[in-house]
Amino acid sequence: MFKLEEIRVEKRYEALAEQLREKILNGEIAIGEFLPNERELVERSGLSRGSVREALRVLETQGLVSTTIGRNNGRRASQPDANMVSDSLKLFIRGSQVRFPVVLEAVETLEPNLASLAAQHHDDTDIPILSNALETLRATTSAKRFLIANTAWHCAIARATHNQILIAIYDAVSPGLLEPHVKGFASKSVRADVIRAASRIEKAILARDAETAHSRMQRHVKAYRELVEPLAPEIITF
Amino acid sequence: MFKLEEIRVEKRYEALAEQLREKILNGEIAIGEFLPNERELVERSGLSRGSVREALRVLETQGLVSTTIGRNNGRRASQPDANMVSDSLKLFIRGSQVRFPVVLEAVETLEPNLASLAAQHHDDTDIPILSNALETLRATTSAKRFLIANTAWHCAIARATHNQILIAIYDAVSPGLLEPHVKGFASKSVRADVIRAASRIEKAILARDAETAHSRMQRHVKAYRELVEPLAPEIITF
DNA sequence: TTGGTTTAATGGTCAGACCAAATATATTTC
DNA sequence: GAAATATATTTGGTCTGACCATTAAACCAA
Repeated sequence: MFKLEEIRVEKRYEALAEQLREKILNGEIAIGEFLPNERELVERSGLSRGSVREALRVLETQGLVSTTIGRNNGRRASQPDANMVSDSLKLFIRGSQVRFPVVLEAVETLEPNLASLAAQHHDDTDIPILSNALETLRATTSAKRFLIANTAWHCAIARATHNQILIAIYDAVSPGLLEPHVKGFASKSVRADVIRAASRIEKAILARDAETAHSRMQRHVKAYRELVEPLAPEIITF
Repeated sequence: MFKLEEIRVEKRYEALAEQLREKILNGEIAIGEFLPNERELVERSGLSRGSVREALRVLETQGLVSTTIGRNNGRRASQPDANMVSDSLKLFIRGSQVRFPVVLEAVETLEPNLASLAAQHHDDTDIPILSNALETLRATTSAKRFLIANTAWHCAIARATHNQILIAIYDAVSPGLLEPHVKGFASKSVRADVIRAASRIEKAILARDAETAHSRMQRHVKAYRELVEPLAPEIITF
């Protein structure tokens, strides 16, 4: 028996969205440039205003268009940023009811490599950022703020890799670490341990010692997982 | 001087979208369940049909709603799947004009860990899939098909990790490896090398030897990068 | 049974109006 | 002339109400 592809006709608003999307992605409409306003798109596309708006709404949801209203404003082409990736990953995680250990595993996989790449690729601009992040971590007393500062420190390392994809991925995943365990974690002794580990890791990164950074981070993350995993094995809520 | 957050008023369609999104994510509307039809949402929300449709369009773009038209059809709640994550990551990569080496670096970072996790977590259902993927790789002659089969093999490994997040990430990134270099790559000798490496890696995975799988994959991916990187240093087109 | 026809339900599209927000411009006030 | 204020204009946001297109169910006929 032969197989037939499902036939799917494109809706009008989809066709328009696709056309505009391509023009933005291939630069025909520059980032930051205004799109024609709705009424003009209506004229030029031959669609109704409702359909035009649905197309634009889709593009906005994809992060390709940003909207401001009022005279001399309107819709501009924009670059989908890492937050869009984060958002969709968050939706995926929430929607799939991904369990917390899965997030931990993903992070445990990524982090040591991030540390290693950060050691290799960081430049002068990253150094104060990393230092500040560590300093904030040291200075923070409240347990809740500590967790935030900790995440910020990890993100700073991700940034120092200068790999946009890995940065986006880490940004997307890391908030998942934050929420579920503001409870049992971050006792005073744990905080001291974390600060100690972070200092050693950062030292290796700044010394451009990729291997050491990798192994120290690996150890740190593993310890972290073993500490936190038992606390929150259940469904993640983000 | 104190700081004020920018004030941003929620649009009506946004409010509706948010409400429905929450109901879907927290299970009040079950996955697969029909939403009220547009006319009923109009009544119940007090919004116009246009606004209701924009809300639903947003949710559809986020993968939370799927639409079919016709009698006894309509809109159903659905789970945002890994493809949504992939899509947004692809948009991000295209939009940011991420260079090919960046993609390669991300993959080089991920792959060895995927192999390691696959060795640890694969179950009986994965074994035939992995075998088939490898067999296809062996059997393929055309260069183009070989690249596709190769990607499929890598994806099979990602699946065998059973980590939904890593799967989604890898699915998103891997197509970026495919497009740019259908040209110089995949000569006969290169294909033979790839097949040899893949066989050895898969053997380690099936033997649940995580360390060996990791190091073999690391070596393989590094060789791959050194081969391919010079060919396509420029902007990626996906 | 099989294949066509009708009917009803659902999303898709259109037209035209008015509202709300933000900027540009003209006017007033000092 | 400069600053404050009012007005006009442009842009997206929303509403109303109609009709089109697609699909599944119900019915009918060969």
